[in-house]
Amino acid sequence: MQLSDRKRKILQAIIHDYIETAEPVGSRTICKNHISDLSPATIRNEMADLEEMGYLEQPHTSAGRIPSDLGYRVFVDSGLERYRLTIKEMLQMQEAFKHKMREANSIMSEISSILSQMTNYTAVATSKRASNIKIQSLQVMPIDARRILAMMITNDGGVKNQLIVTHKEIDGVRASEITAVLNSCFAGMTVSDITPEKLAEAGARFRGFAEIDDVFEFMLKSAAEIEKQEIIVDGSINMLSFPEYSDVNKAKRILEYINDKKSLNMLLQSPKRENEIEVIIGNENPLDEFKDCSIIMCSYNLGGRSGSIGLVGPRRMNYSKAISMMEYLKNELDNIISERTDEDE
Amino acid sequence: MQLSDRKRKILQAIIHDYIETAEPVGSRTICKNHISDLSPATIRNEMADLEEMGYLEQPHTSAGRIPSDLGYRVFVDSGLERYRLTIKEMLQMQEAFKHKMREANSIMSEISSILSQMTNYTAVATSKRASNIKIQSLQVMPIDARRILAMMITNDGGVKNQLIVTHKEIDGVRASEITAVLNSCFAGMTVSDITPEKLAEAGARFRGFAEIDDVFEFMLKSAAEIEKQEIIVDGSINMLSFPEYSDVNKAKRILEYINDKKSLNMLLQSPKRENEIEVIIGNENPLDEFKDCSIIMCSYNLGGRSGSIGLVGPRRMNYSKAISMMEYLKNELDNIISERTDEDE
DNA sequence: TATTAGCACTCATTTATCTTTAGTGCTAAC
DNA sequence: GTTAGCACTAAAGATAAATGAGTGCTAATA
Repeated sequence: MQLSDRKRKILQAIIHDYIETAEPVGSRTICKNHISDLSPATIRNEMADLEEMGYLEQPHTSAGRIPSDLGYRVFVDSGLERYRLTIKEMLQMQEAFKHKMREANSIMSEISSILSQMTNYTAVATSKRASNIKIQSLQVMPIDARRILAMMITNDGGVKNQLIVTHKEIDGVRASEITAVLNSCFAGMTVSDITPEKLAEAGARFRGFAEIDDVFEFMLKSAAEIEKQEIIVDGSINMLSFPEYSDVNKAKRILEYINDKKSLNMLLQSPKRENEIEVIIGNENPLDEFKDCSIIMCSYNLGGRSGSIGLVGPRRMNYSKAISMMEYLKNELDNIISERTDEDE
Repeated sequence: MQLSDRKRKILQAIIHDYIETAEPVGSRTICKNHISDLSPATIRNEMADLEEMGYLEQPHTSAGRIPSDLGYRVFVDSGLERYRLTIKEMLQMQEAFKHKMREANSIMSEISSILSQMTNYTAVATSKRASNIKIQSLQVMPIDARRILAMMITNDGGVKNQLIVTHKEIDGVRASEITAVLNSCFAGMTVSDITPEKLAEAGARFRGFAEIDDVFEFMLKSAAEIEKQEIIVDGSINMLSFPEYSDVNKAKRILEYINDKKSLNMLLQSPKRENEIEVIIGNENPLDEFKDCSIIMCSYNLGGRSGSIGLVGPRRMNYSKAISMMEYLKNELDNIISERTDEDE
């Protein structure tokens, strides 16, 4: 059976109401609120068809209908009318980009915060640095009589640092010497090339500098941190405002998964089309734990960092609004990127 | 009326059971589980006394008793028997201190994570740097043709950094020049002395360096960040496992407050005795929102940072365990501090 | 005099039953 | 093809009765 125009309209009406109320929608409600030129009986007939076609579900006889995953799917795919952002909303979003020079990671966490605040859903983001990051320079610098600061600067402009306590004083001259040797050994190396073996090899060149092991430990730790995926979660408490999670145990479970790096990673890792907004509905989800949720997600690539950002909400998400917001932010992001590239040329 | 030994025993029994079950405790239960040489009737009489004295409350006639704030208070103050940590627990805690060189802030967040995992309560911590932090040195360093890295190093070994896009290439020599001027202007200054006025004043000395304003902006931002109080929250979802918060709305409210920097700040700011463990029970709390909670807290002072760390749980918290854990961590922390100081001497 | 058995009483919780309500599907008329 | 009408269904709500965990008090007991 084909989806007639009328059927589509009814489906839309049901989805619209269900998104707002979280209650099954009955034929009379649709007649009153959306399609007053048809009688409830007619609408009922159409609804029965829609159910048979798999777009609707009925929690029990004598309840109204709720959309199925498939129902949401056609709703989303067949051009849902766009939510138009208010001026205020746009301004608010631009706020996140005010300090454009900021580190990519802090831009992403600001975006997440704004997205979650404005949609009332949960924003999640992964962020990983490019894999071929190199060591731009290493530095050792005296802070006071017994402490030196070790720094590792990467060619994406990242800085890692650590205080090291020394046994005897190391003055500026000595520190410069050590710095020079460090750079001659390691500058230009890929971060992933920093291994205990390589470090041990170079160790001999630092005779007389007792704390070199601490420096090496710092380098290893930093290298590991740089390669690690970071994860941002914002607004997870918003989940508690949906009647879907009025049961505390269910709420606890979903919050645990949302705050769990591993599952979040899996959730966000499937961008089929690079750089396009993707909508994942209910059971389309790779993780069972999120089968009651929908996700609007998109991959990004910004200042040496890449990853995905997503909005997680109940299945009856306000797709129109969530997608529009995501789209707007994505455009803003793209602007930054092209600006940055322009300046580079 | 005096608290006889028997009354104290009964009070303890009630608190013990109530901490476990969260249900009002009746006379028969106490007789069976704790004091089998007295009849329920006798225990009932004592309970009536204890209620009159303000140590117990009765949710309604025909319910057992629950401890009042005052009840918990005498329980906590009159030497509750200490929970003895298992070897495993001790090892787990020491894990947090493995990398002793770490930055104070990351030690605190590791401690928070371990505390919340082991107690199943919520760990919160504030962390503020000493107020008289000075600029040790400033640096500007070329990263590639169009980007320089600005760094600000403070005398507590902290590093702030930011990438700045430039219009024309700035080579190493030029960068060193700028660095030298920056240091002659600002090295040794207190962070709080960095004001727009001071910066504007110095601006003239950087003619020919178009991006000085970006550097100044970075300095202002960094100075502000350094002076800002940081807040760590870990395990707030644990709150959802207590029957006290089986109502989602109540749960949401407390989670919102727990994740709100302002209220957390107030919550943790009242250490009457520096460096001692303090127990705040229910309504003793400065904030109404937390009147159903108890807090075990303690101030700390580590590597140029100071603040408080606390454990938040329901009023019927396992005080014995929570206090012991906190005490253990506090000792470990003190060890680090003294080690560090030793090395300095 | 302190303890305890016994008992009437209270009130939240559970269970059972009935009622209401919001919805359906089907049939027959328009 | 549309709709009015009606019997039917199942959840949700209301009411009432039964249950049970606990109390306080009194009078008997050690």
